[in-house]
Amino acid sequence: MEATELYKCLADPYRLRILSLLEQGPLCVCHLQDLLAVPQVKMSKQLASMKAVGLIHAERSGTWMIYSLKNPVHPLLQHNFEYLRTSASPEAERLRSDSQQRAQLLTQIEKEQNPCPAEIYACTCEAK
Amino acid sequence: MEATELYKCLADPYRLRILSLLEQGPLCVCHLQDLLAVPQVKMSKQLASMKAVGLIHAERSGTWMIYSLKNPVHPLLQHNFEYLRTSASPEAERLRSDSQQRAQLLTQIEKEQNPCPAEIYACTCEAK
DNA sequence: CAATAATATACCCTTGACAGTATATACTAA
DNA sequence: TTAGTATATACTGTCAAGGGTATATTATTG
Repeated sequence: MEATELYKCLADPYRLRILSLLEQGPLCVCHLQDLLAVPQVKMSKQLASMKAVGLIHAERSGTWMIYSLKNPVHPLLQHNFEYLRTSASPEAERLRSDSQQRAQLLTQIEKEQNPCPAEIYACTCEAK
Repeated sequence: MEATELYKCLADPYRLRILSLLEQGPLCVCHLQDLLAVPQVKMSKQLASMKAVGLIHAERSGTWMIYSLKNPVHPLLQHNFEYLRTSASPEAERLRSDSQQRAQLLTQIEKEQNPCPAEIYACTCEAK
């Protein structure tokens, strides 16, 4: 995968946020929708485009599609998130806030015993 | 300057090459044209777009416009070039080859006593 | 001032990205 | 099989990016 393709993905705020979330672990489409507050179509299309360039990977589990960064994670991507995590820019702030919301969501899923991706995430995380 | 704006600049192969060249020192438009083998209009427009987002800086010297990275250089930009320099991708190869051609051009300018940007580069480099 | 060099801009056109609506697909459960 | 949930795709329209041609601008030189 070419660097310019990767940069194209990073060049959109939503894709940047999606990638940042996925770097912390797999997520299903519906949770990504919730976290970023975007309509389903939009999320699905953004994911499809990043899958098309081989940046992310989709795995079906029942009716859910679990997305994750493709292994091995592109070093340039990791490199950039390493920087963004330490950055004080508003965008970096937003990534951190996304990250917190993700954490909340995951604990909430555990509590509710929601059969949705609770186990799925667990299992995928093991695999990782 | 927002990160996504920077990524948009990096997302075009020509802009990536321009930025990579400018990171090594200022260049005038005509030399950038030669190095990347693009028509004048195209170069001028790409430079204008990057100047518009505050990534680069232009300074007139006679009929020449000398472009350079805006100081201080955006850390995210430096961060990315640090990586690209060590990368084995075809794009990174091209950046290295550009860099070599730039070096050749500069020594050639010195030899020819070409009044063009020989002195200008020298002077700009001192200032830096 | 006229001519020329280096660069920028205006204009037009084509293409691609993205949004929105509707519909299709894949799967599950009753 | 029918209904429902989660996700993907088809279709359409809009808009911005980018290329090309021509022309304008800015500065130099004679």
